[in-house]
Amino acid sequence: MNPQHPDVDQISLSNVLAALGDPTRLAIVAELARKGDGPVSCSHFLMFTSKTNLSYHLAKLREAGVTRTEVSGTSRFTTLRRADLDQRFPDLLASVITGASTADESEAQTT
Amino acid sequence: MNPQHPDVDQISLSNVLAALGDPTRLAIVAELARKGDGPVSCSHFLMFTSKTNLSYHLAKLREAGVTRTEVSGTSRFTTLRRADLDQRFPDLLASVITGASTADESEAQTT
DNA sequence: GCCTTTGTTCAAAATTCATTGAACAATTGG
DNA sequence: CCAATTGTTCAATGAATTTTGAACAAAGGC
Repeated sequence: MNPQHPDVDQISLSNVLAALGDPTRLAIVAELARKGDGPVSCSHFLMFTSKTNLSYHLAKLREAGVTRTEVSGTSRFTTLRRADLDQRFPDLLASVITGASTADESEAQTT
Repeated sequence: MNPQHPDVDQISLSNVLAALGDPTRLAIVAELARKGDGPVSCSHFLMFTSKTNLSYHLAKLREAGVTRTEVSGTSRFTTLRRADLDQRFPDLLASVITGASTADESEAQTT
């Protein structure tokens, strides 16, 4: 009934980094952190993209092990898997969130 | 004569994360760290992929601001831009390197 | 002057990713 | 029960990414 999540020890670093390496998903994670790690319902993130695309990005984060999704009625609440990520990759999430909140993400692209 | 590198304040978090979010590039960065942040010549990384593909991945790391490349004769030496990255995103690189070295990157993939 | 070493560039192919709209599913309020 | 709310799935498309091989370029050694 609830979506599937990888187990803590199946979370891979490159998957996590790839998940966070997308601007939309990084914004979602930063927003989650700003909201005290959640839970936050999907619709809240409509500020970033369309409903359909959001579903896609939230799935990516979930499958990478960055977030957890719990169904409640017609809504779904997303939380950051901070403890799990901290256990596996200490300091990573904190530094990413700090970086995302501090540096304004409107710099010139190298690509 | 030397390749181009982004300036410190043009380094963007999502670009860095995307650069590190590839297994080959993550391995290169971990190897650089293992070697004391470089300088390491390109050919050393042939342990990870082909010459041509290596050129591509090293360019990605360079363009994201993760590494610096300096030409010397017929060789090119790569170093980690640790100070620059630390200034911009404190603790990020360290946690990534620790994660890459600690957790063995042979876990099951969710995708 | 060559030939080797080291690495890049280019074009093509294969793969993966992101985005969209239409249709669907589940739950809940009236 | 009906309609609205919330979000997913599917198929299609366009866009980036990754990978490859062939050809090239720039030293340096002999």
